[in-house]
Amino acid sequence: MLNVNLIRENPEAIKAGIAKKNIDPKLVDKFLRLDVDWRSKTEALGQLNGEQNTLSKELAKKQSEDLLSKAQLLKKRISDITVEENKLSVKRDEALEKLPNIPFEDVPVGKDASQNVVLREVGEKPIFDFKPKDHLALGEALGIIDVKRAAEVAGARFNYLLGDGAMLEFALVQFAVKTIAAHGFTPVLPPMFIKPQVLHGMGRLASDQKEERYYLPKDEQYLIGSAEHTLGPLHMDEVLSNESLPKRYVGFSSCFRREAGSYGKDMKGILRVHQFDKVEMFIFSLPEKSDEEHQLLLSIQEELVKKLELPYRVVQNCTGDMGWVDAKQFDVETWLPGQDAYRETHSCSNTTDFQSSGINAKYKTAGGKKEYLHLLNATGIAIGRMIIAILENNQTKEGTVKIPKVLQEFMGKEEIGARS
RNA sequence: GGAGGCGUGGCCGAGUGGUUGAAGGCAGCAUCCUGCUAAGAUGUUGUGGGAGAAAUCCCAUCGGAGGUUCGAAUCCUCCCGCCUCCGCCA
Repeated sequence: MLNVNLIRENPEAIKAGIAKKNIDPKLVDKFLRLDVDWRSKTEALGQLNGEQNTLSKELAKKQSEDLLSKAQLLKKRISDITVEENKLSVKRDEALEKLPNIPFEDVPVGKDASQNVVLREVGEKPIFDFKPKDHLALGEALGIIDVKRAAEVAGARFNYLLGDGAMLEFALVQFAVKTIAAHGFTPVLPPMFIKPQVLHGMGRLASDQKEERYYLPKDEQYLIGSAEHTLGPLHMDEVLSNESLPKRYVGFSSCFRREAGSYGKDMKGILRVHQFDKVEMFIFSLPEKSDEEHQLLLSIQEELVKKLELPYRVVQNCTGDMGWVDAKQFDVETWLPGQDAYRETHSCSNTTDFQSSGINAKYKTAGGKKEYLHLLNATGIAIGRMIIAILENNQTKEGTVKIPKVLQEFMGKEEIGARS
């Protein structure tokens, strides 16, 4: 959630911030109006409660018909105002939920992804002396990806990984977790179910994100869309000691996404699916260090892709293409020859105090005050997309696929599909 | 899925309707005292919100949400979490 005090103190800055994210700044005024109304009710309630407390204390000393009837009347008034206060409180919360995190000053302003800023391109795009195949053609030919049977079993946008396809996933997970853990990240296997209240606190049910989540009504639980969703709440309602910061975690989980609104988009292969596995980095940081930690996350992402010997580029997302909870975001886009394009394989976000306020994760300042931490999340390896990149970039004329050197020790071979 | 128990401040732990925001202990902080990596005495110490320049005052808060009552940590309902036993299960 956005910091309410900040909105009250400097509404113009908030308006300017959300406008950059293509959100109507009038929503700020709407919130402030409700906030004023709500506060007046809260204050009135406080006063009436005080009167009631006084009356109760007198009644405790001696019973009196007069006082009793007075207290009963007061009780009725309090319950009436409480009803009003509750209604306003709900409306106020709804209004607050319509406000996304505001971007940092240094984030490039833009409408949509077309205005993202390319920071650098790294690595050589492969040049083929034959017509390269896309990952699905390769995967099917090698017998390591099967989307047809998956569709019959589970529906569209699911896949089987078989044989070396499955082995490739295990190799990528081990490589990624090992590499990331070396930077001081604690490996975590988090829950893949989450309570609505907690997911809400992470800001992941706000706006149209709700449509993206799988919900299990019988159990009143959501399936996570990323390990991020349950890594953040690892320190819910906690005040972390400064010596323990930054806390860095590397999680592994399946991710479940409805892909609502993307019907017909990226239908081929396994680029956009309802279920995939991902290694995810997550950091709890002091506010003044979060920019530094953000750069660390980005550098680790680049380290991973470089070690996999894949061509990629780094883009800084413009304000209009940033996530709801993000104050600053980078994407790593890996070159996919099958699409003849760079496609997003990694995302790297500083959410400042937007999520930490929702899950109440704090630290103590030098002055002893408790303040919200900054939370950061970043893709380690999105397995499916990285498999696509490896297949398409490393394919040979013979239809085999060379395994990146760093994965060979985990695969026990150098090539997929080679005749032995 | 069935049966039962429990959930109080940083920790331990009293408290079954009325000056209880909460005894007592530990820990923390401050002062005093004592010459020997320690002990003692006294005071002080939760969180959130609101008013105020401040001292201070008011409200809320005893897992969470409701309910009963003039009044609830204490009674009732639902939920969450932990523990024990049975069943099932990787």
